[in-house]
Amino acid sequence: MSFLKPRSTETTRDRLLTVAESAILRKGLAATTIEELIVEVGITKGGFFYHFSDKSALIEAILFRHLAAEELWLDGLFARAAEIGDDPLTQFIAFLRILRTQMEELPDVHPGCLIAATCFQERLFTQKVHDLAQENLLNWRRRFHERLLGIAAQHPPQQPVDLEALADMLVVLVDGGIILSKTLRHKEALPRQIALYEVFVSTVFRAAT
Amino acid sequence: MSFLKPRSTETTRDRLLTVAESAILRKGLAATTIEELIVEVGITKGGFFYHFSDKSALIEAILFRHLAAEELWLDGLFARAAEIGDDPLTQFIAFLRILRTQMEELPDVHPGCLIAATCFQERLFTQKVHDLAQENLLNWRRRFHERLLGIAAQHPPQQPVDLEALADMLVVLVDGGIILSKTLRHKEALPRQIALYEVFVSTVFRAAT
DNA sequence: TGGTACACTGTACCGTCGGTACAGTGATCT
DNA sequence: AGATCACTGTACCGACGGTACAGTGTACCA
Repeated sequence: MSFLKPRSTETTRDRLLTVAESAILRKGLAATTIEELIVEVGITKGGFFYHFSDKSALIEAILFRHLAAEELWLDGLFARAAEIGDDPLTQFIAFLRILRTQMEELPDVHPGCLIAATCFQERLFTQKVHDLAQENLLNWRRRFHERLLGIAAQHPPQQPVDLEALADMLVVLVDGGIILSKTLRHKEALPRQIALYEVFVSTVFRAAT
Repeated sequence: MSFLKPRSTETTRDRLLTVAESAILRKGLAATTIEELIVEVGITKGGFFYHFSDKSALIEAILFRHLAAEELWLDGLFARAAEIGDDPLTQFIAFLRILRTQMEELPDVHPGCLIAATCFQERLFTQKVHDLAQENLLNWRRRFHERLLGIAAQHPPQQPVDLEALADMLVVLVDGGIILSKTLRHKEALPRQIALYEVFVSTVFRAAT
């Protein structure tokens, strides 16, 4: 049961996950070989397959760990936004501003999105991987949708807008923005899309002055 | 110079491109083997490498042909939208409606986007492929940006909005929407994002009533 | 002190796939 | 008649994912 109580020092398994995650984001899955991972971590091939039955199991574990970390990160952003005030719209806009600032402060183009990467490599992954990706997107949808419903209760929308689609729109803009950023090699592309989303959400819920 | 004047019948090269494009969109590049392509087209391995020096050259050719076709398709949509009226905003909204309708009428989830797929497989492709992808996105940006500038000249924006970012937003929503659609296996996700873009563009340029 | 489980090492091997090399061949064009 | 095109067919190579399995040092436990 050692996997339930990992050592205080980072385990070999965790180091594998870390090294693999950054390599896959940087170069893609197919271009990331098991050989290079074990060299970097300093183990042998046998050691790798002791931890993961195959490459798919590695992806599963990376995705699983990533989703948990992302959850905590989102919680943190919302907590910081909650300090701004009580109004749900103000909080949500503050959240978007923090999110945008974080994207702006990235040293380079956003490294990429595991979800998006898996979605264009269908047959390379197990069903489990696709299920994790789907669960992740539904989680974002649910969280943002709830918040938008809370906002709408206090600020009736100026236009008839599908709030579930509006919730999806943020994750869509982030994923699409990453593609744009990476392809154009222009890191501002992503935060600019988040800025537009701020404007859109504001105009939907803010009464015209 | 035979590649400049292809036969009236579809050449083997074209059939390879067609078969490969659909396979890559369906399963991803890494999961698409040269072996299965030549079996489907009915040639031998030697025949494949007669046409393409390697897998990267195949991708380049697919992308090149795809971009030309997409250009024509976009022109067609704009031409149909131009029949609606003279006002640039009306035309643009009409264009978006046609685009959304086409996405709604797809028999299944959108098959995917070659640009997005290449962007998450950096090291697998030549610089040429990435350049083609970049050129494609810049082309969309330019075309939409021009139109938005034309709209803004007649309909001063209600909010201060970066029109270049707003131009990017459409392609971002389409790419992101494809990811969402594919991952959730829900074909409505993509047209719903285009519908939101229609609302956003309308509210930006349409004077509040 | 002995035993046991864990986390590997080391070696050997297999199948698939991308890619190379190159000689030959039938059809078509000039 | 000769040349070029669009392949075929065969043989081969290296990289990579993956298998199999015996051995080994270390930590913990009774």
